[in-house]
Amino acid sequence: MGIKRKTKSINLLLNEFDKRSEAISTVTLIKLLSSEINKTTIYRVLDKLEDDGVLHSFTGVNGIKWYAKCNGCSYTEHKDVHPHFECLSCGKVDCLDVDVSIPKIPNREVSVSTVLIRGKCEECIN
Amino acid sequence: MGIKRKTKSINLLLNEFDKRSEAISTVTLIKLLSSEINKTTIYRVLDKLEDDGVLHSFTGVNGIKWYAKCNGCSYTEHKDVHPHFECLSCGKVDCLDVDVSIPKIPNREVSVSTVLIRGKCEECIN
DNA sequence: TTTTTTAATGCAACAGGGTTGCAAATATAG
DNA sequence: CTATATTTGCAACCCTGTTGCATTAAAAAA
Repeated sequence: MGIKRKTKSINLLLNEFDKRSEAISTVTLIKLLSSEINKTTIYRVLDKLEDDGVLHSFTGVNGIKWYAKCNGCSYTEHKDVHPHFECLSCGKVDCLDVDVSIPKIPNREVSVSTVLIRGKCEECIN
Repeated sequence: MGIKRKTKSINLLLNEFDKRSEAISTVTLIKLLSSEINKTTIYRVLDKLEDDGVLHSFTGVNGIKWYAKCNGCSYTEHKDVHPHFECLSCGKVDCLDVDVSIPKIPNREVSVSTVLIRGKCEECIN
């Protein structure tokens, strides 16, 4: 288990994820919370929340890390796997509730697959 | 068109991609060629080769950029889209010649999708 | 409640990928 | 061969993310 004590930093971070349904980038979280939490702490707490199956992370095209809430994951099992959608107009990133089937690849053993879809989101499509 | 003159740097870089079929990361290219080309130049040439449809790029999980040769792309059209496979044992990354179909997503306009599969490659599976 | 233990935090300094501005070098058109 | 514009190298920089260590603060024990 990653997190052992409920602290102010953890509550502040979790609170941000409760406020919205989208994913949040580390950069955004640091901007939002820098007056209350040190950036090192932010990185460390996110790491532990991911370990615990509370959040999951993925890397955007520019190499920046994004976090979003997990559904039904735990410290032992991360089963909430899905594609992510990044809006090229407004920059919003969120989780998609669809299945992308990865074909069997001869002579290789697949353990994880990441699907990042980019385009225009609901609000920016018009 | 990105590249307008055939220079030593461009030839050295293209030569690396001709030597192997796998993708090469910027970090590796800089290591390989730093005695002959400045890293700034490496980044700039890769950028232009991508513009011209000679190479395509994608971002690994750790945020590092990888490049691989394109098949049948041009300055105007990048049509060579496929998943990439990153071996968790040896670190090798290559292009997969399979189709991953991205489902239609309601109310969104998809323009690009990136699929990164991780696991064990042919050589590391045993 | 107070003390003890140990996890969590802040800070400063650092690491590494990638970019910028500008002067010098060099490919190619004429 | 010269003129012009593209490329290059360099140094300094930006940005995301990490590390070591002393300090703070949860929660367990007394």
